Amino acid sequence: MPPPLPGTCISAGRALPCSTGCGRGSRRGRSSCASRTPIASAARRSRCKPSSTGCAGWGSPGTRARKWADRTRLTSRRSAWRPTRSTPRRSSPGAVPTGAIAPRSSSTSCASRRRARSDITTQHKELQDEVILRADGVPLYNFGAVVDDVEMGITLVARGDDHIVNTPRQILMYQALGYPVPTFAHLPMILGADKQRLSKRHGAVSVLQYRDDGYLPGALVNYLVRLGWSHGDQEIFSLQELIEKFDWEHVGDTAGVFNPEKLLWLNQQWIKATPVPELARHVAPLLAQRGVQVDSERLARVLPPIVERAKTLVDMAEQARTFFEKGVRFDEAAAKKNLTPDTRPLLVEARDLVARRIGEGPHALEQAFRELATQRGLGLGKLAQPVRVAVTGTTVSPPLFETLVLLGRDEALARIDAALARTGG
RNA sequence: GGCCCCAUCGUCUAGUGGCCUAGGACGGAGGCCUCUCACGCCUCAAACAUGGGUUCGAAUCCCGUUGGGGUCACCA
Repeated sequence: MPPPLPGTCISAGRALPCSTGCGRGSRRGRSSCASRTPIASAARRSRCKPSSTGCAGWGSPGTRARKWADRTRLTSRRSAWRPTRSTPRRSSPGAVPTGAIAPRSSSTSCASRRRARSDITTQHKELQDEVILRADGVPLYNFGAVVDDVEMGITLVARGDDHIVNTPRQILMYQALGYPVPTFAHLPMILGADKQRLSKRHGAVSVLQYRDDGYLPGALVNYLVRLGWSHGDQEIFSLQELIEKFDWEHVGDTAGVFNPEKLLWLNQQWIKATPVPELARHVAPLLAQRGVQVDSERLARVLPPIVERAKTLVDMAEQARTFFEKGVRFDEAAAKKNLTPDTRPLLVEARDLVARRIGEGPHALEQAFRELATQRGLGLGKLAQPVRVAVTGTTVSPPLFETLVLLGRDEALARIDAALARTGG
């Protein structure tokens, strides 16, 4: 075994200088003294990162943990270790025995999730001495986390399954420091499509990416919560419902694979259930990003027919922009098929109809188109499709007559004229 | 490898001993609706890893096996 690096550590067993073996090989024995921490309520673990904002007044976790180490005399003695050229000059404490904080012969239990009642017991002989400060005085994660949480008065620590092994170490630190041990709960992890765990170090995407991709915040939360928790057959939850209904009793045991398709579907459901003015607030910035400035009132009128055929806010922005722009870019294939000498007479008649009847609203316009189609012995589709291409440039759009009305008389006629110019007649 | 966690349709899951010839949702296939595309509606395919126990009865409880995952840092 390589000689342990100098640093400050606490012994998981009896008091032993960690520079001489980190407590390995000392007595072991049977058991008891398991502390149990039943899971009580729902809350997500939150932690301020040193670099993050919003921690004003707390100081950095690093600084605080270091102070604590001093205050609790965890760094009080010097060992035989001496700095070498390769170690930073500031590093001074060296290895220090800290006194036994838990007999090696016992075990520590923490509650996992699982019906809120299964405990995981760790034999202390499985634990290594815990280094809490690096040789240069920088506190390490498990110690920093405990100090941080004590200072913030955290009572429930809920995190991924991958933290299970950290839990007994942290419980021991709370006990050594004389602070009440919070409730610990562990949630199943989230796996990527490759079934590998999703983490900030593998495969994860910034949540902001989902915003940019047009997902409603509530939809993302809804999806993520359902991944690992369930409430009967219900799939769609408002944030309020989530708060009211979430319970540890129904948190699952198995890691879940992140399924983008289902997120997409859920986002669509959320879009359909979100009031138009609110959707407009989300879509406006996306349109602005595309160089389209809109007024919210008009946007709110344009959105309803789009809601039904959008899975994301980005879809909505893309579909909405045509209502704010002059003219249209024709999809060549669509134009080639629908704007032909054959359809020209139809388009001319349709133009006339639009010019005369558009002020009567979509229903009257549709009625007029149906009558015209019947007179020509055609189905409505034969007449509507060329007009759709003329007015939107594509074969896919919201209902034609609503589209025409939303466009307004001038713009609709201008687009039909532009299309007519392409029919080669 | 040690320790720990986990195991129902492709995926998310319901299921807490009889209500299960296993239910819902996403995705897939087919159909209806229809001015296009969607939405919506209907139908279909699709799962209890495996071997033992316990029990009148097991997807559910116990043990083993197999498989997957986590963790074994002066990273977080």
